[in-house]
Amino acid sequence: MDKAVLPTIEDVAKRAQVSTATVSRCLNTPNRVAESTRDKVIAAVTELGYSPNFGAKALASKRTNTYGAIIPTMANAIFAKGLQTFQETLTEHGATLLVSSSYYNNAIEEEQIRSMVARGADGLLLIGQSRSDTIYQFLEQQNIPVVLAWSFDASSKYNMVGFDNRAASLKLAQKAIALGHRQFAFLSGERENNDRASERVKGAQQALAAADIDPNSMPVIEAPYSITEAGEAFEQLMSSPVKPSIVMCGNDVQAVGVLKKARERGIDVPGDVSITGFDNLEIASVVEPGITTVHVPHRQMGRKSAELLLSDDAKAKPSQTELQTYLVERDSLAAV
Amino acid sequence: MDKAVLPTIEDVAKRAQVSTATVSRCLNTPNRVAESTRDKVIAAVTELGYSPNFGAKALASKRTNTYGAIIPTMANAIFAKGLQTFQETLTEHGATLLVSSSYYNNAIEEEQIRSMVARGADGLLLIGQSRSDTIYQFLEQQNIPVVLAWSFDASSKYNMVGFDNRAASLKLAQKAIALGHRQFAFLSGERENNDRASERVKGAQQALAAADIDPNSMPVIEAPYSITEAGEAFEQLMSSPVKPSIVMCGNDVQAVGVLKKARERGIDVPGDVSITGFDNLEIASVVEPGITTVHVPHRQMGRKSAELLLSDDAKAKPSQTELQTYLVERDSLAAV
DNA sequence: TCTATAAATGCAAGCGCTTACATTTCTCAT
DNA sequence: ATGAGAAATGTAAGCGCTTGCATTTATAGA
Repeated sequence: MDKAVLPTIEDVAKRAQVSTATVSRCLNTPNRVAESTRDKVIAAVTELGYSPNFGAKALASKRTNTYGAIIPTMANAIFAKGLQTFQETLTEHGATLLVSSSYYNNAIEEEQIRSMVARGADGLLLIGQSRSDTIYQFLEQQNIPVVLAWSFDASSKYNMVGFDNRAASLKLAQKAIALGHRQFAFLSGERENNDRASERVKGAQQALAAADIDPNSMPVIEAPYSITEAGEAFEQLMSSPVKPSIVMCGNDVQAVGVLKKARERGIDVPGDVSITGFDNLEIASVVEPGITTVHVPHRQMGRKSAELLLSDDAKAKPSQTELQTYLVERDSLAAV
Repeated sequence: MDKAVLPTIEDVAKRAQVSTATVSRCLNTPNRVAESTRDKVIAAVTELGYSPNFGAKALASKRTNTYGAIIPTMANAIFAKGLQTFQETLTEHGATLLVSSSYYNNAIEEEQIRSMVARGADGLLLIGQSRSDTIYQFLEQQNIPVVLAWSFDASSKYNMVGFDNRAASLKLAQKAIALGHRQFAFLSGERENNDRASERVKGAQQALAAADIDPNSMPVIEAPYSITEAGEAFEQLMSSPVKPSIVMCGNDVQAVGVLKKARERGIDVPGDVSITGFDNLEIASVVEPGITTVHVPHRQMGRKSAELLLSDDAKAKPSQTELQTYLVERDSLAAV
């Protein structure tokens, strides 16, 4: 059994006794059509259950009304939530979302970008800003509007909707310093090709420097954003001769992993060691003690990004929107 | 500045000194083309940076190589993870993923289904099986392959890749009964149009009945899958004259919400009340005490669903794949 | 060398829609 | 009533690709 043959615009035209052009206008620019005609056409459309053929429409109009999002992984709640809002906003405007994930891998991301462009995406949502020049060139040459999210750089030549990872991390570190911490350790996500991760480390280093603490006294260790692997990294950190009084983590998932491992090892948090997270995921609020973290406006980023892409401004002059973060103080960070 | 004019198949044909037909074959069915010609064509393709126009291809071939997934929400880790694997599998096979979410709302889902079909999706991933006849008819009439996931029904006339929600819940309840629990309460997700949720409740009821406990002695209260709202529902449950010794929750998020509220209210878990979850999300493993729950093979479901959709079997005779769940015993469930 | 057959390639007709341009039909001030 | 201009509608030329069929070229058995 073959795919049923669907009614075409011509069928509708015949039934409504108008030309296909009128049907098309009726569907796309209704106000350019007389009301009486419009009614006839609408009636024919409903009776026939007509719905325009996507390929034909894309071919003829050179637009797909489809937008792509390439994120590191949907398995991380922060991207999932942002994506959710992004999609909601697209849907509100009648557009559709194409998704794929890059696993924090630039080469894969590049491939996905090309594939989405080939698939006719009218615009792209990308995470962060570190990627090769060639792919940026490609994007420019194809003239595909792009918005970079989750990072912020006022001097970027691209659309950005994000926040200052470094400043947020700096604020968090300052808070810890104010509480008397001097011996820091940083459990970061992998920093290669991940500007968010590296900025967060830099923020902490900057805070230390500003407080006359040698930034190099803070060991930085990298681990994937996973509970188990963060736990292992934590053990490594704690086995060093000079133990940190605080472990700052690249995100909440890592912080929770650290907390869990600490509990297993009988290390009291925050009594023996303080922990901080990043992102303010739900998970940070339900563990005991709650994780002190930075709230990141994921949903806002998703929405704003979509709006930007949908507006025509995206193609015109790029705009940079900085969103605000704030500290969420819970009990995993305490005075030393 | 306009979208740069891209090379077409004709440009490639000219450059390679062959016909467009040959170029097309070279790209789609390379083994039907002599190797020497193939080389020329490939060379031309690379030199020109050619990539076939999506709309034209879709129009001419009546296939988009694009699959749609409509899930309740990406903000719930269980769907996000399944979706992630689903997408991975599609990508491995060169296909692309279209995503949208229905917020557990049938009317919205219907709209999304229609929209995806209109967008030329070659197949659809849908969650659960409760939806209107009209939309099923629509799907059949359009002859779009569909796989229903997260539920299982061996007698379904559609492709299914899922697990037996009822049986899993039943097993969990039996475990509790064996531990001496007699006074149950069930905090369910909203059951309307959600077969997974209702099956889970039924499983528990069935276990009670089998143990000669009146199923009606178990209050069932519904709440959204959110930590806060689950907490509120829990208070309501605990304010009843006859207090439950165990609260079974529709999923882990609710279980965690309950746990959190219990902690706030000084109710000991599992001392004063036991709690169970469902899904085995990470969140269930990091709280204290860990939540006893049911492991659900989300990733497997995502992968199997994609494979099924990509195979030609999906259109032929529908197949039902039942995946296994298992109990994950932690400390939130204890003897009464 | 000559045919019969298979393999490789080319030709050209669509696929279903949009849109520039041409034509017809209204509107309304005169 | 009339004509100019605006509004509504129609005509038809693509958009870039696939694919059935026709044609050419290669292969190999006699």
